[in-house]
Amino acid sequence: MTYNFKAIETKWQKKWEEKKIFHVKEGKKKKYYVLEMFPYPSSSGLHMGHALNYTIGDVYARFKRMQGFNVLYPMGFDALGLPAENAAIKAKSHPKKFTEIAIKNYIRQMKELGLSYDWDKSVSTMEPEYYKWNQFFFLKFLNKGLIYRKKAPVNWCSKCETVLANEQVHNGKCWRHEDTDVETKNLEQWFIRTTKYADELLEDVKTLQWPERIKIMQKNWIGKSYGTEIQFEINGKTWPIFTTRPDTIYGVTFMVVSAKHPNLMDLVIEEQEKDVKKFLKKIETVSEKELETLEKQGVFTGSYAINSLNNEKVPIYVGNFVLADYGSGMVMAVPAHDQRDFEFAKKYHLSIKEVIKGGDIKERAYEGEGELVNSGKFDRMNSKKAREEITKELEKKKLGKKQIQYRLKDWLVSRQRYWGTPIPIIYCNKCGVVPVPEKNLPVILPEKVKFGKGNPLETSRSFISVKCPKCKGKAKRETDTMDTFFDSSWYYLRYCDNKNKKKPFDITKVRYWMPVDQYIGGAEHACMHLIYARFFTKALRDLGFVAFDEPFTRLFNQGMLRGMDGNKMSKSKGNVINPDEVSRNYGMDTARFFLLSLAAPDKDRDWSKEGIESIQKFMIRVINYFKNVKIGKADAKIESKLNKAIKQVTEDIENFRYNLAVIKIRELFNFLPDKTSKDVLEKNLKLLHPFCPHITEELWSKLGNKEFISLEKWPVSDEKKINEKLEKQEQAVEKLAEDINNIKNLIGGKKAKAFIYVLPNELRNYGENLGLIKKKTGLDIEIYSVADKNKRDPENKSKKVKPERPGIYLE
RNA sequence: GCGGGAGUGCUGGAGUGGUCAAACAGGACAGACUCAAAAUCUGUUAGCUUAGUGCUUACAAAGGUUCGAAUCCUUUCUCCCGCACCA
Repeated sequence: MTYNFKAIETKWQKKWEEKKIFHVKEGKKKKYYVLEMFPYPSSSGLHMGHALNYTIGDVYARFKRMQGFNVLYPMGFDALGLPAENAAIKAKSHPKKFTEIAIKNYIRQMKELGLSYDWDKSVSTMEPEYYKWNQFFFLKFLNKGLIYRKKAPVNWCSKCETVLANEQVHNGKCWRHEDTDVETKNLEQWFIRTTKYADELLEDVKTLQWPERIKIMQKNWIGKSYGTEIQFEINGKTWPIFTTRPDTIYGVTFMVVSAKHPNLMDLVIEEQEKDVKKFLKKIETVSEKELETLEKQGVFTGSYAINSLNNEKVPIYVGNFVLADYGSGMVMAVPAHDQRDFEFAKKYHLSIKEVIKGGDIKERAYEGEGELVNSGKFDRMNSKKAREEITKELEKKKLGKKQIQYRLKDWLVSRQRYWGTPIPIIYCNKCGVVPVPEKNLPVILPEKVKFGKGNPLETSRSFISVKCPKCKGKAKRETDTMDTFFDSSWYYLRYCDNKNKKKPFDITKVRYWMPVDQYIGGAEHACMHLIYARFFTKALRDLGFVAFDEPFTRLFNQGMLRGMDGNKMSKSKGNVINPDEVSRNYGMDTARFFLLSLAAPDKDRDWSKEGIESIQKFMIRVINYFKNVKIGKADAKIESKLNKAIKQVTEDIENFRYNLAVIKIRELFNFLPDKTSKDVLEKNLKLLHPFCPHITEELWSKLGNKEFISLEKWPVSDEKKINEKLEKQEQAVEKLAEDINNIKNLIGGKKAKAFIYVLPNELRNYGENLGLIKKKTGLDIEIYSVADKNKRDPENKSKKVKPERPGIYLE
């Protein structure tokens, strides 16, 4: 017999909504903030992978709620962004309309998943009430010097038709277009000074309870290195370079400047101009693939640099392997002690000068430590010490200083696209760059624009032409919009006070709810959203908006759900599992329980038909059991098992070992007797509830309860009731059944009856479990005490009897 | 290249020093029920072996530590992920 799961689910979803049972307010109770990364609402709706992600959070939220915490568990939408704009253009629709429909669909689907969100706290970034505060923060940052405008070589994706942040370039490709090389353009753009917090971002990583790999990814991304800045004299001017190995300065035999250095041409003398330009053209056409194995190449610029310590004159080359935006875009080359420089020197027959003893530099550079040679007064000094001493010497001569370099770059936030928050800036011919006054916020994104080539905002005249707030003269609005990562950098704060019209959020509300205790989301955000949000928190702290250092105390990365074929779900592969269908066929509780039983929440897993069907059978068994169970007294055995399970399940959920919790819950159900106490039944339901919220509500009410199980207290294990002796006795019985089966199989042939001989003191335990042994062996069982004179024992098996090892005779 | 993680039986996947031939689930096979099937229940699922609780081989491979290792250490191999010429 099957059940109409869908009907049960709809019934309880309605009741939850009507009674607003997941609605929370600030209070005296201890809070707990569970948060999943809010989705970008795509028109294709949710697939089962999302369901997995949100279910992981929902189980946790429900668990914490039952444990008595005041749980904030909100959901919202990262509604602005390029994909919506592109999709809308393709569908000849408007991004706003497009996104609104998608959001509606998302909400419907999320409700059907049984997620216990407080929908009153929802946030959508496309609402002017939200993005107004983006603009507000933009101005605050600008005021504080955290935002600035500069012309710089920036990443440009020709498909997106916009610039990209450094974090959005992966392997030289656009993060959204794996087939599109990112070009470098020199443009004037808005930047956020994330580097100001580089050190704090790096230091505080240590304090976070995050997956180790994410922490390492962030550390690498920030990339702190200690070194020395050294001034070289070139054509009468000084040029700084950064090195981590000042101890090798006497080994400098040439310099290499990045081919993308903005002032490169200052170094190129007339006779070399042709060669250099030819070279630049050549490396421009190099594809990304070739770059991976690319040989180091370069051309002489014609200029020389003077090594400030030994006054040696060394040639300057343009090279394809030097980054323009790290350090100063130029490096001192020490071929004897740097492999890259070594390769370059070999290729162009430049001299190689050993300055550190310890390696053989014929075949490759020696990058280790050792004693200095050929280094003037620093000879015989150890390289580690020489780093200090040479830096001191340079400082004394005002030719250099200690420096820390970060790999992290400032965050480029302007985008030349429509579907984003307008940057609240006005350009006036007379007054220059003028911020929009706070009282004029929000700068509303106009709806009537033409999509096609370039930035659609350029086509809205009413948007562009404004009066200068300062001189009231004719002025022009900024048409760039903000990177949507700006939106997602503080949405978790807005959830705490989402309806505030006067402020982005109330500080006391935020103080109560924040920081997020448990954040859940994908690892792909390690170096994007998770860095930006951390930066934002720190910046807001220094502006007095919040009073903590880190937004997300604990982070959990969920695994991926693959299709039945073991491949990533994708439309083209046709292996996408649709939640609406699953809900109809199996019920959402079944799907939730199934998804979580497959593997630990942080591991990938495959969808399987057999799997979900077997879980459905289990669900039906649970329902049937509750229908038929008789209420009475609970025996010590089930009490023992129950309390052990409570203990384990609680720990398993707490530590995100849902798969193990599921196993223990299933095992416990298998042990439930036909008659037991209401208390045992209720506690069983509570253990199951976070996973299967609808069915447990239904069964809970069938047991005669008027309140919601969703708001009940999580059971606490009574460890006194855990009885190991009973467990042992049970094991002995199982062992006996196993032995009987073993013998049965060995001798073959049909047997109908088993005679069992046990020690007198064990008679009771085995005797009480005769039924079980019968069931497991399929034989009739007769049991005797060895002391029993009337027992039937033709082969005298009772002689073999030992403690916990009864004698067995089959016939 | 660097960094991180992982390799367990037909499959997924527990298990981090003895209680381990290794939970649980799926699959397969067998039995019970049934006219039959499905569902349900029970058993078997490394090999050998005796009317049972025994032995052997096993947790990527090879070594090592230990009275004792899937579990600790070393080396190698394979796979996944991240960064990738950061000076």
